[in-house]
Amino acid sequence: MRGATRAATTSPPARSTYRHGDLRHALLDAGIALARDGGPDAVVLREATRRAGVVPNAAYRHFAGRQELLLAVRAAALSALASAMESELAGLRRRRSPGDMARARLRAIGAGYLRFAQAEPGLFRTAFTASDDLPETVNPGTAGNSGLDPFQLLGAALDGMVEAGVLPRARRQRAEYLAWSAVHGLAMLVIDGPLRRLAPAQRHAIGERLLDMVEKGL
Amino acid sequence: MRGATRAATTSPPARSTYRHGDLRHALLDAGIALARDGGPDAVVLREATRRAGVVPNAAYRHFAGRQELLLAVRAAALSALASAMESELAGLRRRRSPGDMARARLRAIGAGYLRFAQAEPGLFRTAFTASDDLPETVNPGTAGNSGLDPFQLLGAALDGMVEAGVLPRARRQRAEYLAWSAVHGLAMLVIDGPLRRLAPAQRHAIGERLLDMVEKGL
DNA sequence: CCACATTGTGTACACCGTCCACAAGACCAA
DNA sequence: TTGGTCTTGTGGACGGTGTACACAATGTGG
Repeated sequence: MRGATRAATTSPPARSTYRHGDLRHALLDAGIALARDGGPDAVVLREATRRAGVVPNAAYRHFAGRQELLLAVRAAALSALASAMESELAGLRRRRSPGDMARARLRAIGAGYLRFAQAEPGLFRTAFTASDDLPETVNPGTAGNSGLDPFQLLGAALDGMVEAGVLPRARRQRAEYLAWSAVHGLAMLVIDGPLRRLAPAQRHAIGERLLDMVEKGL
Repeated sequence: MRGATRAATTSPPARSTYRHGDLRHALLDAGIALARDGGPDAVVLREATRRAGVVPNAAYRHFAGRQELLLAVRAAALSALASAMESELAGLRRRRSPGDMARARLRAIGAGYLRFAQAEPGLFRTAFTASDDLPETVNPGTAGNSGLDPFQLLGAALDGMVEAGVLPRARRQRAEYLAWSAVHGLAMLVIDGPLRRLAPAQRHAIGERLLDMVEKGL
């Protein structure tokens, strides 16, 4: 959640010192702000340096190039998504049985995902942008407060369902991919697909229906 | 299916006449070729004109700008996707009952979608690229041979299931969004998500499992 | 045959990512 | 304190992009 909530320091501080002090951080924050409204394509190196009150080339002291800045922004976006999931989990009230609780946790993961996609579409698209040649290793800095990244949070919820006995162990393997597919696909439809202009209430309804499908079909 | 199969005329024909003859078409084909290997970001106006053997500004006689060229490419990609679905449907062998047949049709739609995403990832990503301010109206030229675009093909399959009595009419409404979500999400995971390096066999297996989930959970 | 509409050309601008040489300050040893 | 070296920001440049404007070459209808 580090960068995503930190507002873009809108004023280029017009520093007096030659050194900036924390340029890398400033560039990252600017990049996040750019991604927030405009998605991955909007995170432009020169604009980030402009906002940091620095000449374009200064960025190269802290990032190998635009791609690396984008990667850092991406990590921050994933981290923010993880936090959104965690906060949804935290807001969960207790259920009667452990099985119900485990199921509710899975739904909370999905709901947090959908909520984040709608609240921060720019960051969401940045988090899942398909850079043609991206290192697939999960970079550090993508986790939330719990130390788990979004995928791991989903996995943990599924593990909980197995433990509670509401998901047969035989169906556990790779189940995160099935659940993730459904929720991610709906998120795409909602933020810039045909479901874009659905009323919030209807949007929520179809989200719930999708989670029903996952729960029933997993 | 018009443009997607037409190979990029790799040789800039070095025309002798002042007029090109069919520049709009040539630009579109070049754009499709660019999208095929490189995705939406790779469809670059100047490069398209270069391949057409023409000066950059000539493009503006046929497209309002890069965005409009991209839109045309997108339509061609959607059309190719529709064709992939149709060919999957065509390859279907008859089933015992109308219910089984209707279910098999839905699966074929999904399988065609996944197959296309893997065979033509560049076009696939172009088809579903999130251009920040895209007119959401479904443009013409997105259909396959049947005259239906991908979404309509899916809708038709679901209608068939209702008719055959294997999908309760009460669950029909908006069901395409649920099914589409799941399949689209998996496609994303497969073409540039964590499932990228899965062996083809395993890829197919998880695809089938996802379709199971949809069928069961719808 | 000639005016006119269409379509491709030439030139220009602003913006982008990135490379190179250089300057300004920090920092450490003598 | 002095001086050297490392780090970090600056200045200038190059090739790439999209796009606007004026102009030239060609087709076309009267």
